[in-house]
Amino acid sequence: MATIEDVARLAGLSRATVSRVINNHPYVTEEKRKSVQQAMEQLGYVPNSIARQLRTQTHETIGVLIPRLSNPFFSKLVDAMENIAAEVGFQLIVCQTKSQKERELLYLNWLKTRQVGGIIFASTENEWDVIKPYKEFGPIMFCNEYPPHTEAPIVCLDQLKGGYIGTKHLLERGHKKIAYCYAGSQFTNIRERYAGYKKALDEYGLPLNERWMFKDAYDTRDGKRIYHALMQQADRPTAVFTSSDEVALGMIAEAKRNGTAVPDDLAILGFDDQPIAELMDPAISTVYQPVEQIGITAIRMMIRFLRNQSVPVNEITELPLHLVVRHST
Amino acid sequence: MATIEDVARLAGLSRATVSRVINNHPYVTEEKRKSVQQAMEQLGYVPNSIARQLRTQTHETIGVLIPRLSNPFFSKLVDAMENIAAEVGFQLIVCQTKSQKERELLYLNWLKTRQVGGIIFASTENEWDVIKPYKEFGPIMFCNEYPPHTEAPIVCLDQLKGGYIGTKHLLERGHKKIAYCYAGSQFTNIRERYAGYKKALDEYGLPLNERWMFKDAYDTRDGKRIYHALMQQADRPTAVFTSSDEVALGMIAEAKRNGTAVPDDLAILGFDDQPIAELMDPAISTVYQPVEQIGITAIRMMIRFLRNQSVPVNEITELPLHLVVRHST
DNA sequence: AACAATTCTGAAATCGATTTCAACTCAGAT
DNA sequence: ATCTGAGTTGAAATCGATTTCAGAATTGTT
Repeated sequence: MATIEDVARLAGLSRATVSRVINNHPYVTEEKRKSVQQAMEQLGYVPNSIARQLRTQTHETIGVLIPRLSNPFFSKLVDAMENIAAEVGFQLIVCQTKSQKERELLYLNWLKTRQVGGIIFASTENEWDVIKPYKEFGPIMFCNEYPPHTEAPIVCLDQLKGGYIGTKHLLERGHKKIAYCYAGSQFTNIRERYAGYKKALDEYGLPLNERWMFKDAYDTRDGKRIYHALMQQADRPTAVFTSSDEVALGMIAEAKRNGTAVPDDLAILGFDDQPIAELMDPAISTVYQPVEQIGITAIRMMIRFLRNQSVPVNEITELPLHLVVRHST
Repeated sequence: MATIEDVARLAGLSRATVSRVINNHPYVTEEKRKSVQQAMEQLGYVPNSIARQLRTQTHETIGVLIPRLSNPFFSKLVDAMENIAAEVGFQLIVCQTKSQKERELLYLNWLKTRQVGGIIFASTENEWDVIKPYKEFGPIMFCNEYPPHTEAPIVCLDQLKGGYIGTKHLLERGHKKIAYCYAGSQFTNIRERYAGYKKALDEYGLPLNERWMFKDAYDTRDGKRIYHALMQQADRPTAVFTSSDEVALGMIAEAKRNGTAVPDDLAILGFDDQPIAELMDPAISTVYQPVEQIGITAIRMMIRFLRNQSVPVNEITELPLHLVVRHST
């Protein structure tokens, strides 16, 4: 593997001059520039990015913290981020936290060891106070979820509105008993979505029923589980506001299998608007989330921080959601 | 950010001794070891992995080349790989090639720049001759797909068997006109699957009909497209061997929407056995692929190469597939 | 022709670790 | 008392780049 030293020797020049050519510095005569380029070509030389990173104290790797990659919401998010990162030569490192606090901290520590230059939390279980001390080791930002009192850049979705329009839609269809599913995460803007749900109920003068709240709703299996938990109740809801299209999917499949008509016996509202939502029978009504958009916005911001070695400002960027009405409600 | 120098100074010792403590070398008195550990603790010192990588010429980052992360097959694969990598402190870098040759080469170049220590191809468009020259810059291996004449470790699935058992199942159900979908990739073991399909037809003395071959079958949209292409034909197939559960999904959704009964009018076989396959109505018959298994096997092998700085041996590890019969066939 | 300003170049320092090598200490053997 | 060898330590070299600084070459100005 050729080094800058080899190139310098072959071109009969110093390492400094070769470095200047590589980095397009001025003050190199055309003649020597050519000669260096030829030597690089001849040796198949490519600068060693490790050495460069050490010397310049810069970074081109970004850690993205997500619960699991096989969750379509997050794989879509990372997909969008990677496209942008690749355009400018940055690398994305997958960090699956499994929604565990300790694993989040493990990956956060990679900032200290310089294994990543910056970190984007796409989900989080830790409180801000725990994360905050790591700020001095590199840019940290949040995309999608964030703990309360966060002092870091945030790119997120208007979950309050999401909860509100989803619930309102069900109310307008005449439902008065609306169950609500949520993922287990204690913080995050999911609480905002819940606030939107409450707000809509309030407007219709309806009370909140604790027995219709279902937690740990992540995937299709949870959907099935919740379907049964729900049907067992004496005072059954007539509609469910699920936490994701996967949950809605599992629920619908199980409902059909058990002879529960959707939406007549039970209306089911998804969340995300994944391709599959449109393909189900009945097609799933859902709340569209611009996943790619938040991913792109967040990664662009992070790249700007790393490029300029600038300190992140604590601004919050909120993108809108909208309702997609199909046939499951 | 504290460096080894700071620790040495605080402990009143040399950098060498501190390094010995960090790396658990023998020949350090217990007294000094304690004193170094205390200094590290006090300064919150963590070794800089960039500096370490430069000096030791080792790597702990692995690039995984996939077409797209939002394809569930690949997100599941990377998911499994990341779990293992994280256990031993290795980092996984997502490289989405979009099935483009140039992008594969772009990422392959990261071996030269030392942005990754090794590369796992989970899909590939380039011929082996094009990839081969990069072998000298770090371990390269294949997981799932591989070009012909590959001289590198391969972990894959018995696609020949997959094609065979899938087709045979349809034949046994009495189908004589079986369409076949495949992804566009020109090489890869997908050709093996096709060979299995042909083998089964051969055994039943049935000819191959070129008009029933559909390429570029990747996702649900392709499934819809192919459904229509297929129904337009005068001499229509009665069964389809799709290239993935997503394709089968799109096809089934479109069939139902157009009044085609599945499986009575058209039997549809998936591939992968994703969670969704079981949830569809009708539930999708499919060929189960042990995705996690090949991911785990491949990443373990790669970590071994990087740890021992050993040259990969060109062995091929083939894992079995099996049929899952549900209601779409 | 003398001087200043600009352009160009390389030696050496630097980033933060690991590793080599020489030297030094201290038992135990002769 | 001397020698040997194992244990222990630090100075200096090293990995492969970038950057500083000083000096040389060239150009422009009076």
